[in-house]
Amino acid sequence: MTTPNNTDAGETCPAQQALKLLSGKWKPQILRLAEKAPLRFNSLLRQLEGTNKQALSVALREMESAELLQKTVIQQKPLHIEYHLTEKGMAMIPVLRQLEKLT
Amino acid sequence: MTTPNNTDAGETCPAQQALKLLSGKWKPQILRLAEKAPLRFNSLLRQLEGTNKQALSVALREMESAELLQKTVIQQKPLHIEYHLTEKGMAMIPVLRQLEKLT
DNA sequence: TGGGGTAGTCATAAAAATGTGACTTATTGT
DNA sequence: ACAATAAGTCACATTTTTATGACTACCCCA
Repeated sequence: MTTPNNTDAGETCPAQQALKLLSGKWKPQILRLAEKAPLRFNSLLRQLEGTNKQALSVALREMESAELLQKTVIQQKPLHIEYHLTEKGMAMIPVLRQLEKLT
Repeated sequence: MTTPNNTDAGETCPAQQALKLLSGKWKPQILRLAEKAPLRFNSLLRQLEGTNKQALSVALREMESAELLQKTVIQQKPLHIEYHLTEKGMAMIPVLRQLEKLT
């Protein structure tokens, strides 16, 4: 008996892409914070201790282009930027919750 | 108006740990294959194209110590090793499925 | 006019994840 | 006895991620 060489082989797992959207040191945390309120750059920088501009910048940019977050310039009083969850971003939340259960 | 400095700050997100269990190039695929049948090392090596012994060895070891897989020596005819899903591993499957939906 | 806030970029460095290829140990089929 | 299969390990190279610190540009307030 040699090892059976299954034929249904190596297509990449479809969950893998979605998993990438959540990969990285800060993304899950950012998502959870975004659930509660729109995010602002410097605020995040203070909230997530141990992070830095670069890390955040990268995470936010990636999450934006993954359509988890929407970036908006707020044309008001103290002109600033807000990131808020998209539909897709919100859809991620229950998945995170499920994951929490099986820690 | 300065950025509000929310106080509920930087505890790490609880989903993050579970996310780590699935992180890595091969783990999701391994999990899906494990769902169908018990796994064998050399078989995986052939099924997952693009992989290598090292990668697989690391992935399997980590998944074993994360208690997603159980390693067993099969004391039979052609003496070999099988990895099969644990309860916890099985619990991961529905999460993967959910993730797939929002790709 | 100067200091502080907001939102970044850039070059670089350090650390972690992945890949390559040679080598090992034990078992089995011929 | 010999070659092949199974399941790895080990040293090393390459790639990807993450961190550091300096710097930019704009607005706002006194």
